Amino acid sequence: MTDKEKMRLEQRARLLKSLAHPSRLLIIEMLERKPCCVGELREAIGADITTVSKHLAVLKRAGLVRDTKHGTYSEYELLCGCVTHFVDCIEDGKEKDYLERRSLRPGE
Amino acid sequence: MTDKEKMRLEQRARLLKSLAHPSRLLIIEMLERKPCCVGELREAIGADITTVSKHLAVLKRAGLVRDTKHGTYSEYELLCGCVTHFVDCIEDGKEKDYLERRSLRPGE
DNA sequence: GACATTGTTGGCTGCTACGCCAATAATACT
DNA sequence: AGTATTATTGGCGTAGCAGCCAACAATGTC
Repeated sequence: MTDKEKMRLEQRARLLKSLAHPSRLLIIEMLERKPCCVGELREAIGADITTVSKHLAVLKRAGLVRDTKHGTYSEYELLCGCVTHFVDCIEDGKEKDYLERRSLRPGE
Repeated sequence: MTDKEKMRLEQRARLLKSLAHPSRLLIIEMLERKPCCVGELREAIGADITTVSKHLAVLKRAGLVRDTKHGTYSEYELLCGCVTHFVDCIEDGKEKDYLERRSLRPGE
């Protein structure tokens, strides 16, 4: 494996890791509906606001959200529209795709 | 948030976590081409075979792969066809989707 | 200016993940 | 039977992550 390949995989793993937390998934789903400030997200998540702020920092570092200041508020908005949809696809597809691919190899 | 909602998010997070490692992503990509035994994967990854075996156990627990014994070999195959595609979309989409959604709100 | 509101950052603790080694299991080969 | 091959499991040390508290920064309100 080349260094470039390795870096590509590491980059992808970082992206997925940034999504791989229940609170961050909830944040993403809420931001898919509309931009939110930290307090709104905190309320939905039910954790300390510092924790939520750090989750948002993770998503920001991954390039998935961005924030804009409005007075004392920070409004966060999503930069990627296809996150939830594709997790749906993986979940739905696990069995279905397997069966489809089996049916393409009737010799087995 | 209901308990059911919470469990759904935790389940999704577990799924994403199982993908969020460079070696496991490489495994997925190799299995998208063809089923492989542990030794083949080990060679591509360049880690100890016990490490690879444990990565495969993670993917198996997540329901993404399954194994079949052939003599002393374990052949692993993918149970989900849309994994890599999913990450492609997120990576490609981060900027594009953002611009598209901006263009739908010309009032800003 | 003093105080309240909203967020962020640093620090600490506890938990989990990762990677290797050693040991074991299961099968193939002679 | 004895040895080799392939893979899995348990254990250990290390590293990174999550969550809370305390402290701080920035803005708005009186």
